[in-house]
Amino acid sequence: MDTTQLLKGVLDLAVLAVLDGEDGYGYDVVRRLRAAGLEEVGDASVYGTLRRLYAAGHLTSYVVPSAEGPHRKYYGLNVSGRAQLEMATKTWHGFADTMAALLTDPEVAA
Amino acid sequence: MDTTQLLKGVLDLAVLAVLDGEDGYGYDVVRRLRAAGLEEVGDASVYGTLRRLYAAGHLTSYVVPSAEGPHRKYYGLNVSGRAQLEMATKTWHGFADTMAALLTDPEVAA
DNA sequence: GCCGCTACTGCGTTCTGCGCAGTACTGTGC
DNA sequence: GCACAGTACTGCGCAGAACGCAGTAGCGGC
Repeated sequence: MDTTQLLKGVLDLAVLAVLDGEDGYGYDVVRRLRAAGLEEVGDASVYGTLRRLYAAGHLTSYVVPSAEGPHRKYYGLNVSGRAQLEMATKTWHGFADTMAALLTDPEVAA
Repeated sequence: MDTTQLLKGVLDLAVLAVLDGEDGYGYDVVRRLRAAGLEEVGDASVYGTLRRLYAAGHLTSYVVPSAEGPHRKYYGLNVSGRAQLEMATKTWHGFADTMAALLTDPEVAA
């Protein structure tokens, strides 16, 4: 089954959640997301999301050289990012609850 | 808050859920979805989804004249539609569970 | 006759995830 | 010393889906 469309709008939240508590670089975030169950997420999507969140002012960024390959561009949540994470989490829960209600009891809408 | 992106891929499921048990026409499906909590859903999105699901062979369709306005194009689930509903429901639950785990315990991915 | 509600269609826009190609650095095996 | 695999990021164009808006059309009330 294709979860591509389900990810829309949620990848932001997933990336913010993964970066909460511990900074990470793109390649690493991809691995963390896949390990968490989002196995079909494309790397380009994650890099794009990181850049978008950074452009929106939710992330800080700093480059760290690596001994095992090219430099790594680390990202971390700032105040705005943490606020965004909290807000998006609430929105998600509200949305998920609505969907759960709709699926278990469609008569609410009849 | 903008739930537009969250709806992606889920509107199919929501529409199928609403039509499960009782047939409905577009304008009515919009009202039912809004009543269920998806208040920001656009009418064009619902009509588009109905057409898409119909084109995919998941819905039956029949026109009923109305005394209070133009004719109504009713849609109902067929066998394929019910199968689709079941499958999409499972996919959704799996996805929602993954997200819930990620949000409550990001360390699963650390 | 016009307005407002019901009901559906079609078109163009926007957002965002994806695939793929390209760049570049490191370590391994031949 | 060179091809190759793994790591790490960028850029480009595409596709799917929700949306806004305009248009069409039937109905009833003032």
